[in-house]
Amino acid sequence: MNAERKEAKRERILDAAVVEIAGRGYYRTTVSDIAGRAGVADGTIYLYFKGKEDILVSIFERAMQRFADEARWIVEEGAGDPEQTLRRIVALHLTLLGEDRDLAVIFQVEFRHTLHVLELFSRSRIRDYLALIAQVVEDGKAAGVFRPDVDALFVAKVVFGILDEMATDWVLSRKNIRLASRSDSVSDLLL
Amino acid sequence: MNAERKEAKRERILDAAVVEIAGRGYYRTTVSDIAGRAGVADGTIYLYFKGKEDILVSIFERAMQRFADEARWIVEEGAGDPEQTLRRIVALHLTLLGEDRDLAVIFQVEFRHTLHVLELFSRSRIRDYLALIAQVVEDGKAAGVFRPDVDALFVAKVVFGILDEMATDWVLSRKNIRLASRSDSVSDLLL
DNA sequence: GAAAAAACTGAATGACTATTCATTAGCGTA
DNA sequence: TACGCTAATGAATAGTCATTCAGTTTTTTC
Repeated sequence: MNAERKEAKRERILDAAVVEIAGRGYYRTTVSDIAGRAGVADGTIYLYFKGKEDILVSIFERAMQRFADEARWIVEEGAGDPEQTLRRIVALHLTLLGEDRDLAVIFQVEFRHTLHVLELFSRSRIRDYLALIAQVVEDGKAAGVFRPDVDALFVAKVVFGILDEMATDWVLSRKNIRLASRSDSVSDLLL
Repeated sequence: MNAERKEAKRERILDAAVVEIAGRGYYRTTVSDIAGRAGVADGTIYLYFKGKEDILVSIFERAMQRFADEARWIVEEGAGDPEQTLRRIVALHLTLLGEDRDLAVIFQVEFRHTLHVLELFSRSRIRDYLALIAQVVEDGKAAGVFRPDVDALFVAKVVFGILDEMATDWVLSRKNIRLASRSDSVSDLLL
């Protein structure tokens, strides 16, 4: 089986896992549930992942990869206009989560929980993200867009906290508002 | 056994559960773990709680009760000075969580997860809390402390999001900063 | 197209743990 | 002190589920 097909099956298993775990939570989801939805036998899972926990880690990794790539691109591209950059990061954050409710559920609810297990690992990824936002704030201070007396990392945490609460609120409410529609309100409030 | 002693034992079990669950997470904590720490036999747990899940619900209920009582008192007492009231709610939120790290862990991490199970139930408690904050913001708008064009509930969510992220950050960092020390920074930023 | 290798299968295994319940201990009362 | 009642115990139960692996199917190689 060539690498391409193998990768495709791995993706299928991850996609199935996202749906199942979002629906029932990590601990209530069995490996059989995931295998069933992915259309493979239970044992096959173990040809692609070390174990159940590795599936969760892989979901995080895959999503974070996409997330980080886009964010970094925005920051690089937007050099010179910190306000616009921050607006675009806010929009990105809410759009990416708003596009896939299942993934959003896992991010807002499941990972929180399993941080117990993943702790250092996943928090460090989030720290990178926070540092990225802080960087933009620093640039903004230099450019005179933000007050010079604020602590950039503190502001980054505030920004992240707001985005995170918006996302959690969206995930837990039944409403069908588009999450990204909150984007401008958040940005306006911040700036 | 009189009602008083009975209540005391129930409390002891809850206290033990808070420590254990904060340490290993809900699903990794066995009923035996909790019983062991509380100094009772496994079976005794079931004389005080319907089952494992009921313990978690009870932790939430007990904490939320204390929380809500104090917050409502602040709001009632602080009528006429919305800014001060908001500052005190911010301080209360961070102080109560900052005083008991184990409880904070459960609130910031475990409940998120188990919201899957408790969903409507616990979210409604949080909605009450949000409504309380929104109320203060409304008063503030009337009193001219806040801009009249903001949506009070939206602001309440923002406030909650910031507090929540501060708490999560505190819980997950090893640092021994006192959580409540962030209180003024948050208030200043908000006001 | 046959042999070898790689993927896949799913029933069996083994470990774990929430809950139950027959038994014991404790305590107030007469 | 003996009786009855409540509380507590912890070993046994019953069920769940991650993981393994002997056997089967599919793919690749020559």
